[in-house]
Amino acid sequence: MEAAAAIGALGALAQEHRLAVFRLLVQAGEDGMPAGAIADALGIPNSSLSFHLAQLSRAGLISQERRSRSLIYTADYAAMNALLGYLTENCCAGATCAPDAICGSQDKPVLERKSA
Amino acid sequence: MEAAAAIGALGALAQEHRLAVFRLLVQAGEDGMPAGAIADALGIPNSSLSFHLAQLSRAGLISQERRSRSLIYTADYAAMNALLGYLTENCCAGATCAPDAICGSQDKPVLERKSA
DNA sequence: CCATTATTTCCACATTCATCGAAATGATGG
DNA sequence: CCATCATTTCGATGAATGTGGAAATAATGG
Repeated sequence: MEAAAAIGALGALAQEHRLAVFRLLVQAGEDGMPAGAIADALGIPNSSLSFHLAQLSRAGLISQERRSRSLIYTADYAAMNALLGYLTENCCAGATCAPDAICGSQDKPVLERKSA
Repeated sequence: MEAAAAIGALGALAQEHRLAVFRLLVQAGEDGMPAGAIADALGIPNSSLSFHLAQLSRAGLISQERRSRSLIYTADYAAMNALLGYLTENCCAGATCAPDAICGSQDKPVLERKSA
Protein backbone atom coordinates (compact mmCIF):
# COMPACT_ATOMS: atom_id res chain seq x y z
CA MET A 1 0.00 0.00 0.00
CA GLU A 2 1.33 3.38 -0.93
CA ALA A 3 1.06 6.53 1.12
CA ALA A 4 -1.81 8.05 -0.84
CA ALA A 5 -4.02 5.01 -0.29
CA ALA A 6 -3.15 4.95 3.39
CA ILE A 7 -4.06 8.62 3.71
CA GLY A 8 -7.38 7.93 2.04
CA ALA A 9 -8.17 5.05 4.36
CA LEU A 10 -7.08 6.95 7.45
CA GLY A 11 -9.19 9.92 6.48
CA ALA A 12 -12.18 7.70 5.81
CA LEU A 13 -11.98 6.20 9.28
CA ALA A 14 -11.26 9.49 11.02
CA GLN A 15 -14.90 10.40 11.51
CA GLU A 16 -17.26 9.34 14.23
CA HIS A 17 -20.04 8.02 12.03
CA ARG A 18 -17.78 6.39 9.50
CA LEU A 19 -15.74 4.61 12.14
CA ALA A 20 -19.00 3.38 13.68
CA VAL A 21 -20.23 2.20 10.30
CA PHE A 22 -17.03 0.35 9.59
CA ARG A 23 -17.05 -1.32 12.99
CA LEU A 24 -20.62 -2.35 12.45
CA LEU A 25 -19.82 -3.82 9.06
CA VAL A 26 -16.84 -5.69 10.45
CA GLN A 27 -19.10 -7.21 13.07
CA ALA A 28 -21.70 -8.00 10.45
CA GLY A 29 -19.15 -10.14 8.69
CA GLU A 30 -19.25 -11.32 5.11
CA ASP A 31 -23.01 -11.05 4.84
CA GLY A 32 -22.77 -7.30 5.21
CA MET A 33 -25.70 -5.03 5.91
CA PRO A 34 -28.16 -3.03 3.82
CA ALA A 35 -27.83 0.75 4.03
CA GLY A 36 -31.17 1.08 5.72
CA ALA A 37 -30.24 -1.27 8.52
CA ILE A 38 -27.02 0.64 9.10
CA ALA A 39 -28.86 3.93 9.25
CA ASP A 40 -31.32 2.37 11.62
CA ALA A 41 -28.71 0.81 13.87
CA LEU A 42 -26.68 3.98 14.17
CA GLY A 43 -29.42 6.58 14.01
CA ILE A 44 -27.96 8.43 11.04
CA PRO A 45 -30.26 10.09 8.46
CA ASN A 46 -30.26 8.32 5.13
CA SER A 47 -28.68 11.11 3.14
CA SER A 48 -25.90 11.60 5.66
CA LEU A 49 -25.19 7.89 5.78
CA SER A 50 -25.08 7.68 2.04
CA PHE A 51 -22.43 10.38 2.02
CA HIS A 52 -20.32 8.51 4.54
CA LEU A 53 -20.75 5.18 2.78
CA ALA A 54 -19.50 6.83 -0.38
CA GLN A 55 -16.42 8.07 1.44
CA LEU A 56 -15.64 4.64 2.87
CA SER A 57 -16.24 3.12 -0.52
CA ARG A 58 -13.98 5.58 -2.28
CA ALA A 59 -11.27 4.72 0.22
CA GLY A 60 -11.70 1.07 -0.67
CA LEU A 61 -12.66 0.05 2.84
CA ILE A 62 -16.10 -1.24 1.97
CA SER A 63 -17.83 -2.60 -1.10
CA GLN A 64 -21.43 -2.58 -2.18
CA GLU A 65 -23.56 -5.19 -3.85
CA ARG A 66 -27.17 -4.99 -4.77
CA ARG A 67 -29.39 -7.70 -3.38
CA SER A 68 -32.94 -7.33 -4.50
CA ARG A 69 -34.05 -3.87 -3.50
CA SER A 70 -31.29 -3.30 -1.00
CA LEU A 71 -27.71 -2.25 -1.38
CA ILE A 72 -25.62 -4.45 0.85
CA TYR A 73 -22.42 -3.00 2.20
CA THR A 74 -19.53 -5.18 3.31
CA ALA A 75 -16.27 -4.41 5.07
CA ASP A 76 -13.18 -5.11 3.02
CA TYR A 77 -10.86 -6.97 5.33
CA ALA A 78 -8.01 -6.96 2.86
CA ALA A 79 -8.04 -3.18 2.75
CA MET A 80 -7.93 -2.98 6.53
CA ASN A 81 -5.09 -5.46 6.60
CA ALA A 82 -3.21 -3.37 4.09
CA LEU A 83 -3.71 -0.28 6.22
CA LEU A 84 -2.54 -2.04 9.36
CA GLY A 85 0.44 -3.34 7.44
CA TYR A 86 1.32 0.12 6.21
CA LEU A 87 1.07 1.62 9.67
CA THR A 88 3.07 -1.18 11.22
CA GLU A 89 5.82 -0.87 8.68
CA ASN A 90 5.94 2.88 8.90
CA CYS A 91 5.70 2.90 12.64
CA CYS A 92 8.49 0.47 13.11
CA ALA A 93 10.81 1.05 10.20
CA GLY A 94 14.28 1.43 11.58
CA ALA A 95 12.93 2.32 14.96
CA THR A 96 12.59 0.80 18.35
CA CYS A 97 9.05 -0.57 18.33
CA ALA A 98 10.28 -3.91 17.10
CA PRO A 99 8.41 -5.66 14.31
CA ASP A 100 8.99 -8.84 16.28
CA ALA A 101 6.90 -7.44 19.06
CA ILE A 102 3.92 -8.51 17.01
CA CYS A 103 4.90 -12.10 16.74
CA GLY A 104 7.87 -12.49 14.49
CA SER A 105 6.34 -12.45 11.04
CA GLN A 106 6.11 -8.92 9.89
CA ASP A 107 5.93 -9.23 6.15
CA LYS A 108 2.87 -11.38 6.42
CA PRO A 109 -0.31 -9.36 6.61
CA VAL A 110 -1.76 -9.00 10.03
CA LEU A 111 -5.09 -10.60 9.44
CA GLU A 112 -4.74 -12.71 6.32
CA ARG A 113 -8.21 -13.19 5.07
CA LYS A 114 -10.05 -13.53 1.82
CA SER A 115 -9.25 -10.74 -0.58
CA ALA A 116 -11.86 -8.63 -2.33
CA MET B 1 -8.01 3.53 23.65
CA GLU B 2 -11.50 4.82 23.16
CA ALA B 3 -13.09 5.76 19.89
CA ALA B 4 -12.64 9.51 20.23
CA ALA B 5 -8.90 9.17 20.71
CA ALA B 6 -8.65 6.81 17.77
CA ILE B 7 -10.54 9.26 15.58
CA GLY B 8 -8.18 12.01 16.64
CA ALA B 9 -5.12 9.94 15.83
CA LEU B 10 -6.53 8.75 12.51
CA GLY B 11 -7.38 12.29 11.52
CA ALA B 12 -3.95 13.51 12.49
CA LEU B 13 -2.29 10.94 10.24
CA ALA B 14 -4.72 11.39 7.37
CA GLN B 15 -2.79 14.18 5.74
CA GLU B 16 0.13 14.02 3.39
CA HIS B 17 2.48 16.29 5.28
CA ARG B 18 1.57 15.01 8.73
CA LEU B 19 2.00 11.39 7.72
CA ALA B 20 5.38 12.29 6.26
CA VAL B 21 6.33 14.12 9.44
CA PHE B 22 5.34 11.20 11.60
CA ARG B 23 7.23 8.72 9.44
CA LEU B 24 10.27 10.93 9.63
CA LEU B 25 10.04 11.17 13.40
CA VAL B 26 9.62 7.42 13.71
CA GLN B 27 12.77 6.96 11.68
CA ALA B 28 14.55 9.59 13.71
CA GLY B 29 13.97 7.48 16.79
CA GLU B 30 14.08 8.57 20.38
CA ASP B 31 16.39 11.48 19.71
CA GLY B 32 13.69 13.16 17.70
CA MET B 33 14.23 16.12 15.38
CA PRO B 34 14.06 19.89 15.72
CA ALA B 35 11.23 21.59 13.86
CA GLY B 36 13.62 23.34 11.54
CA ALA B 37 15.22 20.11 10.43
CA ILE B 38 11.82 18.60 9.73
CA ALA B 39 10.77 21.60 7.67
CA ASP B 40 14.05 21.38 5.83
CA ALA B 41 13.85 17.66 5.18
CA LEU B 42 10.29 17.78 3.89
CA GLY B 43 10.28 21.19 2.23
CA ILE B 44 7.39 22.54 4.24
CA PRO B 45 7.24 26.24 5.18
CA ASN B 46 7.77 26.85 8.87
CA SER B 47 4.33 28.17 9.62
CA SER B 48 2.63 25.31 7.83
CA LEU B 49 4.76 22.76 9.59
CA SER B 50 4.03 24.32 12.93
CA PHE B 51 0.35 23.92 12.25
CA HIS B 52 0.77 20.25 11.43
CA LEU B 53 3.02 19.59 14.40
CA ALA B 54 0.35 21.07 16.63
CA GLN B 55 -2.23 18.72 15.14
CA LEU B 56 -0.05 15.67 15.69
CA SER B 57 0.71 16.86 19.18
CA ARG B 58 -2.93 17.41 20.03
CA ALA B 59 -3.64 13.87 18.87
CA GLY B 60 -0.95 12.63 21.25
CA LEU B 61 1.16 11.13 18.49
CA ILE B 62 4.22 13.27 19.10
CA SER B 63 5.70 15.19 21.98
CA GLN B 64 7.92 18.23 22.12
CA GLU B 65 10.85 19.10 24.28
CA ARG B 66 12.99 22.16 24.21
CA ARG B 67 16.69 21.63 23.79
CA SER B 68 18.62 24.85 23.79
CA ARG B 69 17.11 27.01 21.11
CA SER B 70 15.37 24.22 19.30
CA LEU B 71 12.12 22.44 19.92
CA ILE B 72 12.71 18.76 19.48
CA TYR B 73 9.79 16.64 18.34
CA THR B 74 9.60 12.93 19.03
CA ALA B 75 7.21 10.24 17.87
CA ASP B 76 5.15 8.67 20.63
CA TYR B 77 5.37 4.95 19.99
CA ALA B 78 2.91 4.08 22.72
CA ALA B 79 0.25 6.19 21.07
CA MET B 80 0.84 4.48 17.75
CA ASN B 81 0.68 1.10 19.43
CA ALA B 82 -2.59 2.04 21.03
CA LEU B 83 -3.98 3.06 17.67
CA LEU B 84 -2.90 -0.18 16.05
CA GLY B 85 -4.41 -2.07 18.94
CA TYR B 86 -7.69 -0.24 18.57
CA LEU B 87 -7.86 -0.89 14.86
CA THR B 88 -6.96 -4.52 15.26
CA GLU B 89 -9.55 -5.08 17.93
CA ASN B 90 -12.25 -3.23 16.05
CA CYS B 91 -11.45 -4.90 12.80
CA CYS B 92 -11.70 -8.32 14.31
CA ALA B 93 -14.26 -7.99 17.06
CA GLY B 94 -16.80 -10.75 16.69
CA ALA B 95 -15.87 -11.20 13.09
CA THR B 96 -14.04 -13.73 11.04
CA CYS B 97 -10.62 -12.15 10.78
CA ALA B 98 -9.42 -14.15 13.74
CA PRO B 99 -7.27 -12.56 16.41
CA ASP B 100 -5.20 -15.74 16.28
CA ALA B 101 -4.36 -14.99 12.72
CA ILE B 102 -1.95 -12.44 14.06
CA CYS B 103 0.35 -14.92 15.63
CA GLY B 104 -1.33 -17.12 18.14
CA SER B 105 -1.30 -14.93 21.19
CA GLN B 106 -4.89 -13.90 21.36
CA ASP B 107 -5.15 -12.01 24.60
CA LYS B 108 -2.06 -10.03 23.99
CA PRO B 109 -2.69 -6.90 21.90
CA VAL B 110 -0.51 -6.17 18.96
CA LEU B 111 2.38 -4.32 20.47
CA GLU B 112 1.77 -3.86 24.10
CA ARG B 113 -0.34 -5.03 26.97
CA LYS B 114 -2.91 -2.32 27.47
CA SER B 115 -6.60 -1.61 27.38
CA ALA B 116 -8.70 1.51 27.46
C1' DC C 1 -47.16 -1.03 -15.76
C1' DC C 2 -47.57 0.78 -11.25
C1' DA C 3 -47.37 1.33 -6.29
C1' DT C 4 -44.00 0.64 -3.09
C1' DT C 5 -39.63 0.26 -1.09
C1' DA C 6 -34.63 1.35 -0.76
C1' DT C 7 -31.19 4.38 -1.53
C1' DT C 8 -28.89 8.07 -3.69
C1' DT C 9 -28.24 12.75 -5.53
C1' DC C 10 -29.13 17.62 -5.10
C1' DC C 11 -28.90 21.73 -2.59
C1' DA C 12 -27.81 25.14 0.79
C1' DC C 13 -25.54 26.02 4.73
C1' DA C 14 -22.20 26.18 8.61
C1' DT C 15 -17.88 24.38 10.04
C1' DT C 16 -13.40 22.92 9.87
C1' DC C 17 -9.00 22.41 7.38
C1' DA C 18 -4.75 23.77 4.84
C1' DT C 19 -1.68 27.34 3.30
C1' DC C 20 2.00 30.67 4.08
C1' DG C 21 3.89 35.46 4.56
C1' DA C 22 4.59 38.57 8.18
C1' DA C 23 4.90 39.78 12.84
C1' DA C 24 5.45 38.17 17.60
C1' DT C 25 7.43 35.18 21.10
C1' DG C 26 10.99 32.60 23.43
C1' DA C 27 15.67 31.25 24.39
C1' DT C 28 20.48 31.49 23.99
C1' DG C 29 25.38 32.95 23.66
C1' DG C 30 28.43 36.29 24.37
C1' DC D 1 21.21 43.05 27.79
C1' DC D 2 21.09 42.49 23.08
C1' DA D 3 21.72 40.53 18.48
C1' DT D 4 20.34 36.48 16.71
C1' DC D 5 18.31 32.30 15.90
C1' DA D 6 14.32 28.98 16.16
C1' DT D 7 9.70 28.51 16.20
C1' DT D 8 5.05 29.87 16.90
C1' DT D 9 0.97 32.78 16.42
C1' DC D 10 -1.82 35.85 13.58
C1' DG D 11 -4.59 36.81 9.68
C1' DA D 12 -6.62 36.26 5.44
C1' DT D 13 -8.09 33.17 1.95
C1' DG D 14 -9.71 29.19 -0.69
C1' DA D 15 -10.97 24.45 -0.44
C1' DA D 16 -12.97 20.51 1.60
C1' DT D 17 -16.16 18.37 4.97
C1' DG D 18 -20.48 17.29 7.44
C1' DT D 19 -25.46 17.86 7.70
C1' DG D 20 -30.20 16.67 6.50
C1' DG D 21 -34.64 17.63 4.06
C1' DA D 22 -36.57 17.16 -0.42
C1' DA D 23 -36.57 15.38 -4.95
C1' DA D 24 -34.77 11.92 -8.11
C1' DT D 25 -33.30 7.25 -9.33
C1' DA D 26 -33.40 2.21 -9.24
C1' DA D 27 -35.46 -2.26 -8.50
C1' DT D 28 -39.03 -5.30 -7.29
C1' DG D 29 -43.59 -7.69 -6.63
C1' DG D 30 -47.86 -8.24 -8.25
